[in-house]
Amino acid sequence: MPDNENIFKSYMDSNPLFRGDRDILRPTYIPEDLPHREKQIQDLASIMVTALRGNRPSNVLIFGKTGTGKTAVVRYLEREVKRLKRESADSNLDNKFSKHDIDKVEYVYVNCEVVDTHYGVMKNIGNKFVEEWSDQIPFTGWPMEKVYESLRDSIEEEPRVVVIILDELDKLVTKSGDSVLYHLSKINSELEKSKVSLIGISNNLKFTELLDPRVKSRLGEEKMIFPPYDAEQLKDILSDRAEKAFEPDILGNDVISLCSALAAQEHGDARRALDLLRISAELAERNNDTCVNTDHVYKAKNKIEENCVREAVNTLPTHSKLVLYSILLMQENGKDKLTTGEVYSGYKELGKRSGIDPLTQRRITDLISELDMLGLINARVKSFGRRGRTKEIQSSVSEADIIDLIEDDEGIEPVRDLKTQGSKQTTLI
DNA sequence: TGTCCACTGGAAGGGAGGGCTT
DNA sequence: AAGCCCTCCCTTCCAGTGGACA
Repeated sequence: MPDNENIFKSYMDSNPLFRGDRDILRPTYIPEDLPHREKQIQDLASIMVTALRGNRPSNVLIFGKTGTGKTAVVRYLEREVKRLKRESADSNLDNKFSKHDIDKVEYVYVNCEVVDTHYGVMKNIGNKFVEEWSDQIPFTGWPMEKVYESLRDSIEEEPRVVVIILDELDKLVTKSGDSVLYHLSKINSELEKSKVSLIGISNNLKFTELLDPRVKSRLGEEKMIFPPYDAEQLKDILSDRAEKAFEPDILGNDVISLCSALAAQEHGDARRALDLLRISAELAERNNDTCVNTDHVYKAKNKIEENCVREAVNTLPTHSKLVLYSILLMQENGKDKLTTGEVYSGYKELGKRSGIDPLTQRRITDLISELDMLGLINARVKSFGRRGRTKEIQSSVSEADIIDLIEDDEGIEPVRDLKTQGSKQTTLI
């Protein structure tokens, strides 16, 4: 490249494979049609239509695994309601609905994986109805009762039907209990002008076991279960989006089938299928290839998996990194399966090397469980009879890559020869 | 059958850090 | 400034556990 040529020039000169908006292949994009979710849309619409008549729809709980279209269906209906509001504002309206009632419907969407505290959820909902910055509920500081009262008063300020969507609801309940749901599910008894309806979305059918029975019955007035997509259905979804996203003849024969088949293996996850297709095309584009083939799909699959692990490790707090480092180093030194005691001894030694004060073993057992949940290690409780009961721990990621990644952390002193000789003895050579 | 080990994991509470109210 | 609230991260305490072993 000549010295004075812009760094982006060669990329700009290559032919783009995407037709324009590549967000069409992102899971957050809501298309005009949602293939294979027609029944779920109809079912939910038949419940929600009550809001358009100025009444309170039943609360709904929606269950289904990741990528089964739960959020897409709910947001699809939200968009349709907004469209109807716009149309009603400037046109003749079907006389079965009053323009006034349609105008009063408000949707509030909260992702409880992002906002996972009682305070945060209440604040987010409450602030949707407050325009003045000075009247907003602050980031923190108020007692919960006051936050709730502020939320209730702002909803009640004018007559409306508010549909609150709580996505990933199980995350909120597992982490912070059901007090938000308790308040929100009884809020209607304290409202005169307005009405509130709840839509809870969850990956986990069992989370309702954690709820107070009163909350459970109020919340679960209607239940819907979204089945996973099969490979054929995923194929339809991908074909639909690919048609809009790519120039003609860009995709190789088996690309969509392969993406669908790989995602179908992962409990029919449409999100994964779309990511695979998008990243395959991005890899092809970066490579200046003129079309996308199955090699790109396999590369995309590896890239997604690798990125997930690297992302997870990078965002770990230092103590968790040390715990993982201890496990990886001892495995590299020939110890296949480890106990909590061995990992803790290794962790303490590494901490000493890096000048980090160690946490207690109790806290480390929690960090080990968290690493297990992230899929970075496998930890299962096992009894060794007289030799006690403990967790048996193994890493589930490639050692060399992750060790390098952890050693990039400035606070952690690189160590190689960490050996263990039992839970009470760990040595640095 | 009872003992014992090496923990597990729940409960309670401390304290720091963010912020608001009076 | 003092008092209060909420969240997060952590410690301390302790009853409970599964299975080998005497």
